[in-house]
Amino acid sequence: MKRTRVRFAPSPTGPLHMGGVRTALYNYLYAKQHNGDFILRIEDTDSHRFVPGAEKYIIDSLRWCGIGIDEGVDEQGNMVSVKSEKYPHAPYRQSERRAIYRQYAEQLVAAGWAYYAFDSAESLDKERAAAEARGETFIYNWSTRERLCNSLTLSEEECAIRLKESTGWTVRFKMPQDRVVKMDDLIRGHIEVNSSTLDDKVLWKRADELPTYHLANIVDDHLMEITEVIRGEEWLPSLPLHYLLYEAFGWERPRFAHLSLLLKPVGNGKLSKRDGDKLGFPVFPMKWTSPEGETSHGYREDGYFPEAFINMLALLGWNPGTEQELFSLEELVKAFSIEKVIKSGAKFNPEKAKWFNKEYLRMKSDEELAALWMPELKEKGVDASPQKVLEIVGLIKERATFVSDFWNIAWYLFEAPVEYAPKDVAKFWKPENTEPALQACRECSTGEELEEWIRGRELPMGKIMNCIRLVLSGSGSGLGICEIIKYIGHEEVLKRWENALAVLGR
RNA sequence: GGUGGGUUCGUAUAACGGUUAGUACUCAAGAUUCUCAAUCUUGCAAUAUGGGUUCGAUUCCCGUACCCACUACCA
Repeated sequence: MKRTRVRFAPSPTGPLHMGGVRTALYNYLYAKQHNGDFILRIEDTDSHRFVPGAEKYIIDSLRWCGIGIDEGVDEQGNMVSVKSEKYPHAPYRQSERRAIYRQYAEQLVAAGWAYYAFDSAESLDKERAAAEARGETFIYNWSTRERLCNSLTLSEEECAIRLKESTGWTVRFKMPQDRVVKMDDLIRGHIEVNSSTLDDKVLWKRADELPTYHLANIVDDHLMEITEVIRGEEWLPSLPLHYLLYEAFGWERPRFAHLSLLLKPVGNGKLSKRDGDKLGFPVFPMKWTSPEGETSHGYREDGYFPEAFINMLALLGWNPGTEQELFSLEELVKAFSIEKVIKSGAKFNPEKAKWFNKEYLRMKSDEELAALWMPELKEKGVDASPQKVLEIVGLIKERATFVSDFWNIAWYLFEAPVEYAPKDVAKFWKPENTEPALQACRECSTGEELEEWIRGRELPMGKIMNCIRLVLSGSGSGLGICEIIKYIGHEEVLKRWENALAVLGR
């Protein structure tokens, strides 16, 4: 039995989007479930779209999510460039592997599976325009290659000259005519495509003398002994080409699984950065600042716990068939199964993401949450004992979705209100409430006594309590009076009454 | 246009060819508490469509519609 090895192979063209994180996660879960390796490979064969910082962002994001990388990245979080016992497949950045690919391209030409093409960009543009004028689409394959400029139509001598002297050449795959390619996908089942509809894909680019994705991908997956390729649905149309490439090389191919896309919450189409900005939710795991200085929100900075983010993502397009929704990463590893991944695209629901965070927040210990909240309290200049903060956290955590909600929920336990919500003032600031409320607060030092006092006099509990709440918190809604008094103390209660009376009058 | 993929409540999803089509989020109502939140209960709400196959179809087959991807010397 071969050791399971899967890879996540992003292109460093920008920040990793949450759909990419999901692909990485599914790869990771699959690997761990089969006691295999999860490999990170950077596919940077497009020198024009390279974005500085993107690679580091990808690695940091996976780390934040808890997705451990077995191969490709060292302990310091750098891509490994040098072969060693631990990293026998290094380097893991395709730009550093450029020397490897050329021979494979030539091997295919020699075997008749590929050919050199010399057509200029301009002449191909012309072909496209001409086809369009006829209402057709230009396709470079069996139907046109015999009248175009390539090693199939030119004499050997001429080819030799062009290969040496011309401004450049590409290698194209010679897509067979009328062959039914039979494929299997772990998620989608059996798929067949007739090769006549496919084109002679460029395998070697003249522009930057690098292989295209198709060649580099197949070569690396083979060299790195990848057993399962789990990738986005956008690759499904190139699966026949990839099958044929494995056949051309005579290599055993890995098994494939194509994941559906993440769709935008409203309307049609796939989730994009714009949707996040428009609807106010992050589409990236962490905050990203582009080289131009433009920033985008991240789940991390927006207060999401990585466990919640991962859990939410895992269930977007997969479910265990049970009613369990909350999973730790370890539980996900156990429960995951690639066959149960949903075929159709999943619309992302920001509300559900928040719900997951809320669930994880309440599972956290008070100690952990207090520690997370402390920096904000310090920044606000709050002077509170750690013990008090701890108790308050325990009191309010069930009301919050994020740690950043804490302050809004409990600020009046730390400082007195200076203004009072007009709506609630109109409702509760009436002499028949304020007089007994004030008297009660003067006579009782705890919430429990207060309750007794009101009850003993058969006064309307709701009205009096809300009146007191208005004085203590500035509004008619919030924590229980008993709790508030417990944390601020009797003296502070009386101080807040003084202020209320001064501001609102009697 | 061509090729491929997809289609169950608003969203995510469940349902050996036989269920009253289940669950979660959202929303609404009620209960509860001094308010709010939380909690509990209840409710709203779906098999895209037309044909087959079958005793019986959400499930299998074909057509249609709609959605998505791909159709670059991008990945």
